[in-house]
Amino acid sequence: MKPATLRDVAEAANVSTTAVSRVLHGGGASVRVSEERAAQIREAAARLNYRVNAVARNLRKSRTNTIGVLFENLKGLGDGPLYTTCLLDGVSSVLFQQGYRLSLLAEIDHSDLMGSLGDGQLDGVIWCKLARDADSASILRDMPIPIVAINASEPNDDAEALFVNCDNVGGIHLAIDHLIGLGHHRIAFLSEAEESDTPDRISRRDAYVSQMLLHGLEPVELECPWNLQGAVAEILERKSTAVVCWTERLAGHLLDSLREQLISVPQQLSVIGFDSTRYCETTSPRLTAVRQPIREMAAFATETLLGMIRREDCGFQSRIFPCQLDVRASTAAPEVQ
Amino acid sequence: MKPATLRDVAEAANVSTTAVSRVLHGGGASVRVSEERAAQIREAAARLNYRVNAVARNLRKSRTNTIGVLFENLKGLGDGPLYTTCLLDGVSSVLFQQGYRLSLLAEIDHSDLMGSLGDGQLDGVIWCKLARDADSASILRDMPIPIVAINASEPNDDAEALFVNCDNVGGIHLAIDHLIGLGHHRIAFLSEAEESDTPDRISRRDAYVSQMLLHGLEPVELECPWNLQGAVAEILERKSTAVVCWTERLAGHLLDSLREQLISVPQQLSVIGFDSTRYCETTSPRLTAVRQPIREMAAFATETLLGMIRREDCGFQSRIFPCQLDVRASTAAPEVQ
DNA sequence: CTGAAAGCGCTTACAG
DNA sequence: CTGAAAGCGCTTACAG
Repeated sequence: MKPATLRDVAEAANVSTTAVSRVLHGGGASVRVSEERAAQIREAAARLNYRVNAVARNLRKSRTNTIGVLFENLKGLGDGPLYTTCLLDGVSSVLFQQGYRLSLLAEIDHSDLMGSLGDGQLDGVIWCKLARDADSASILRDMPIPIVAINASEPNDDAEALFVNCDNVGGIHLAIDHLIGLGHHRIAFLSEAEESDTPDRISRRDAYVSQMLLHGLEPVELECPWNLQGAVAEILERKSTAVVCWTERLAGHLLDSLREQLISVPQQLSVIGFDSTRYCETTSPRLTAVRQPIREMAAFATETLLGMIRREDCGFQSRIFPCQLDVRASTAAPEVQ
Repeated sequence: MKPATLRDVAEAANVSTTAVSRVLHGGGASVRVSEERAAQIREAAARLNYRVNAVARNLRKSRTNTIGVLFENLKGLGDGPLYTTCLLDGVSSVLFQQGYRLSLLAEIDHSDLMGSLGDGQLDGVIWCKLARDADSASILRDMPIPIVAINASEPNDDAEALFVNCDNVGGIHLAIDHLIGLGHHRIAFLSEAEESDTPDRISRRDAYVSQMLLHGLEPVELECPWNLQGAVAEILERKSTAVVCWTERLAGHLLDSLREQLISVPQQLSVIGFDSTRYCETTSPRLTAVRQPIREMAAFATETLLGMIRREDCGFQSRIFPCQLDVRASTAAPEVQ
């Protein structure tokens, strides 16, 4: 049985579709309907079990009240790191409260990104971990809807989109200064080879290198494959006493490996991660980590995006959120050698 | 600058919109277009930077290629439990691969659920933790699109929707039998007062009670508020040697509380959770838990839903997935008193 | 091989 | 206070 349309209601109530639309959906301020007729219309709508067809309305209004969220890497959502989850939480809290829908977008081949994002089904896009290559630059330029990027590459001057980032540089400085304050000198930086293009990874690593050099210390960059055994061996061989991992997830894996090899944390090795979600409370030992305010960043990005959609063109600005250091149990002064 | 429409392309190429639609989107098999004209059309489309408007197409076809996912409780997504995240992972893996979109739906007041789900923007719905009250029953009956429920109340005979559940009863039996096998007799069941209506909680608790009685043991049901201090006190007072928690998240909180009060697990108390995601690997000690195959269940539910949408009416059936017990470090034989 | 035309269900100036 | 009509951008029988 096909759902009733506006026309069905109009016929049942013996009025025009104009009147029905006015009464049921409240648009078209130029139209008046008497209370008597309005009652008839409401009665007919209820009797026919009428429900507006939002697709038709969207087409007519060129508005969908739907925001897309695009991750460069959505696979393995349930695999541990709470970053994605926190971000979704922040986005959805703002979105739902304002009556928008949230469409989760797959990692799509970039060639068709324009087709997927610009097909009229989305009023705006939140784009996470956007890599800044030529493709994405042209997409940002040609996209007919507003885009806000979270934790993308550092924006350049003629930014085509708005950027919401955490202060990767400041965060890494906090981590290194903490370790140096504890007495460490041999501090390594660990990241996955698979993630070498991720903007966050690049800026965190660069910040690590420059901060180490600033302190006159030798940077030791380690890139590991999924299997961490080799990385642990190299850490020991290099006689590092502390490791900064580019994410909390990687730090968690590292803790697992260290435990298997009976290397005690933080006595023999201090470990720091990045993000500091609740995940850090559940590792053993609990993980010292740089905290970025993911939920707040996501909520801010979403508010901004909604403002852009409503054309409140009142000077939206890219913004960098400061990080903090949450000191937990995985860092301590190095053992005296 | 407004995006180019099909009509713009047709005018630019001096052909009908029919021809353009046929060439660019491949529908309308009854129509033929010569290769020469097709080339002109493609050229014009590229030149005008034409992109199909999916909203218009959706209206015309009464299909959106979008699936809604509805959680009874989406708040606190990032708050620890990986259940929601795993489920999204399972749903999205199937959906994206088949070219569907995923719309995340807010917890909405039930009065407007029909309006939100049946507004034409969704081809189908995955409904999680659906409580079986009168409202939801009528919604299931009247909804114009197919629905698959995950971990909802046990389906009754005239099921209006398809149900995909884990075997809560069997899972709880595994947990209790494991504890009894270790020598426990005083086994408590812990759940949150706030969640008393959740279908899973009800069936797990019922299974606990009946299994305890079957073994001639006394069931001890504890309902705690967010603060677990009181629960811990009651566990000790009752001299329980083991606790089955209705979720892994609650078990994780319990472990935290126990650690604060210097009660050692599993020596003084054994703890079991339910779900067994990666979260259980990150608690201290690692959490023994009943595992339900969330990803697989979600993937199955999604495949089924897509089949129903495509009207492959070939006997879809509700299905119950068996659980397993993942024994980790939080359970052991009770200390001799 | 090709196009004119109807229609998906709604909203909104516009005219009475 | 009320309605006829155009149009959002597309697809698809149908007729030539």
